[in-house]
Amino acid sequence: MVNIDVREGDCRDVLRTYPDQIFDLIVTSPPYADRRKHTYGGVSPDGYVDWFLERSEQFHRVLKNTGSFVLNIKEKAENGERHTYVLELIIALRKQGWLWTEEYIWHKKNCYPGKWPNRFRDAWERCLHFTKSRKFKMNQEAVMVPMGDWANARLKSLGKNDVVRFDSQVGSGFGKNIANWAERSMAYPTNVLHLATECSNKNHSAAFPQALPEWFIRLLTDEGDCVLDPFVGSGTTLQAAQNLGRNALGIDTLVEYCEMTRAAVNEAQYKLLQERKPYVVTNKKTTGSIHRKKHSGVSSKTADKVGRVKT
Amino acid sequence: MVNIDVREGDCRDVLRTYPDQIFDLIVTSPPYADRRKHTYGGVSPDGYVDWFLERSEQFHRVLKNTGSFVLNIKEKAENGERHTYVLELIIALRKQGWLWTEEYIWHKKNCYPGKWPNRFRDAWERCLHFTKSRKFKMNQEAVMVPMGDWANARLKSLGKNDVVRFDSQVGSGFGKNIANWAERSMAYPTNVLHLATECSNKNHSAAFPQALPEWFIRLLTDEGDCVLDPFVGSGTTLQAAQNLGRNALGIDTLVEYCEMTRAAVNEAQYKLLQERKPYVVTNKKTTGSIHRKKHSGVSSKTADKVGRVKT
DNA sequence: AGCTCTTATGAATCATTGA
DNA sequence: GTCAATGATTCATAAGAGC
Repeated sequence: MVNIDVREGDCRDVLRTYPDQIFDLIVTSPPYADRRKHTYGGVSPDGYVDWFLERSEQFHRVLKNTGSFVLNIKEKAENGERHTYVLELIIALRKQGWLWTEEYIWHKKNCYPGKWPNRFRDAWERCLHFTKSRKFKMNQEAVMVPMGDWANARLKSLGKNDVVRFDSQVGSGFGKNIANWAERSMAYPTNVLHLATECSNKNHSAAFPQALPEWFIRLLTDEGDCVLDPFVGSGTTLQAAQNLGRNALGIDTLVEYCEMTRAAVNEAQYKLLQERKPYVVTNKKTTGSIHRKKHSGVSSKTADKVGRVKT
Repeated sequence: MVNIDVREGDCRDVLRTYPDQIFDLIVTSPPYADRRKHTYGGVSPDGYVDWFLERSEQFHRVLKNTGSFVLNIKEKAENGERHTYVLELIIALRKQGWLWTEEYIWHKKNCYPGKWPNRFRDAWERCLHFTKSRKFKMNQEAVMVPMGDWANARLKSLGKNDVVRFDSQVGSGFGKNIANWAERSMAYPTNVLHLATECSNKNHSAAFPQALPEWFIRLLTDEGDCVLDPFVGSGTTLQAAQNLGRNALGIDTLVEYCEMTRAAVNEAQYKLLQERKPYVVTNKKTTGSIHRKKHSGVSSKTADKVGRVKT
């Protein structure tokens, strides 16, 4: 039984009520500085680092020593220049005790349009990977790409345009490479993720595609583990956790977002019941519902803390 | 006639002999910290920022106010963690007077193979774009790429029948229409560049594909402009500049690299002569050597400095 | 079921206007 | 002067409609 909980409030305060080292993964996309002013308070770029450190201190405490903290963020451009608060944040987080293990790039295939005299469209965001120790949980096999489909997946993930562009920019034959890929069966990915933003008909701004938290959850947790999103927003992370059979806690200051997240989580549960299927997601798995997965001894302890909505 | 010059020495010292504001673009891939220890001096990550600032101070001086400085760099991973010296360098360069205009991502489509327990293969590098002012030279049209639904857009705008009719007629207006379509079928790129690394048989450690400097040279200079690569290495930047009809100066501390670069540049010249073509590249232009550029009195001085290998 | 075509929609930036 | 609100610009994607 997977527990999904959503709590309202500032994650700094809410997390204080939680014990040490109970989460296996924190993956979140915080409100960017001066963005979403109408919904969130709007943290100024100047005070952003200090604002964040107060919260990441709690993140560090509640995260297991083998856990990971994945931070999706991108600095804004203003008055012709990029802000440096994200760079300063990385340096500050290291001083707080985090290890800056890796920086993944989320390549946004469909980025926002626009034209400016001094820059092109911004098509990427940072996914900063922090850990507490050099030995942490990482299931690289969980995100391997089947090779038979890899050529297709890669063509698909890059999009037709990129292939055309690639062909036009460099004369080399693309088909030759495809033949090479077909030989092997499975391949590890790189630290560049090609995902499109979700621009479906949602009534909120969730440009965070579910595939993104999904990827990190698969990579950095096992089934039955506990995932935290301290800025849960519309709940994309929690839905991903639920789909993958992980327990999850989401926190947000806004009531609307909390309710939206609860609704999305419940709807997913409802769908599962209605379909009477054992559990089907994008990467489907015919056997075994999440109920039958081992949770070792952790679940009993965390169930009290994390358990609210149950699936 | 384009002038390509290669000088041996530390760019900090060599550039001191050059006047102010003569280059339109500086694009380079410096020796990474602690890398290539056997070839370069081997700058430690700790001292990297200071080491770099001494040189970038000269870059700032010799760069025109409308010019750009593109820095291709990537921090190494060591002992399970990414170094922060590149982040610190960005912050330090801003303090030195540079504007951090943009960070482009070079997505290396075929990155170095390997497997590690705590990270995947590194498939991207930073291309940091610095400028001296908010108004700088940028030719966005020079790097436009085929649009997403290139074929569809074309057919959609005119209809399939019209295309067939045009094809059969081969009328005089055909080219004009093509031009119209081309305009509509081209889009501005994003700040993510998809380029494959060159696996050619060069015995140079940095696999810097020529398409990378080419892209920035096209974007940030006109023909006949002056390009500088203060860490020229095997000379990829200079070859790109030569191909595009830009004057260029390359500097390197190592004699071998300087000679390698000179050889590559001369070979390109030889090929052109052999083919008996007047000098054909994507964007051609016959006039404008660096000697005839107005340097407001300094030209006579710089001509001696820059002109060496001539094509 | 498969196509094609249409349409809405984004963690965007910059220039301009108005207070 | 500064600062906030509005407009202009622009394109990849997926959902929806139509066949």
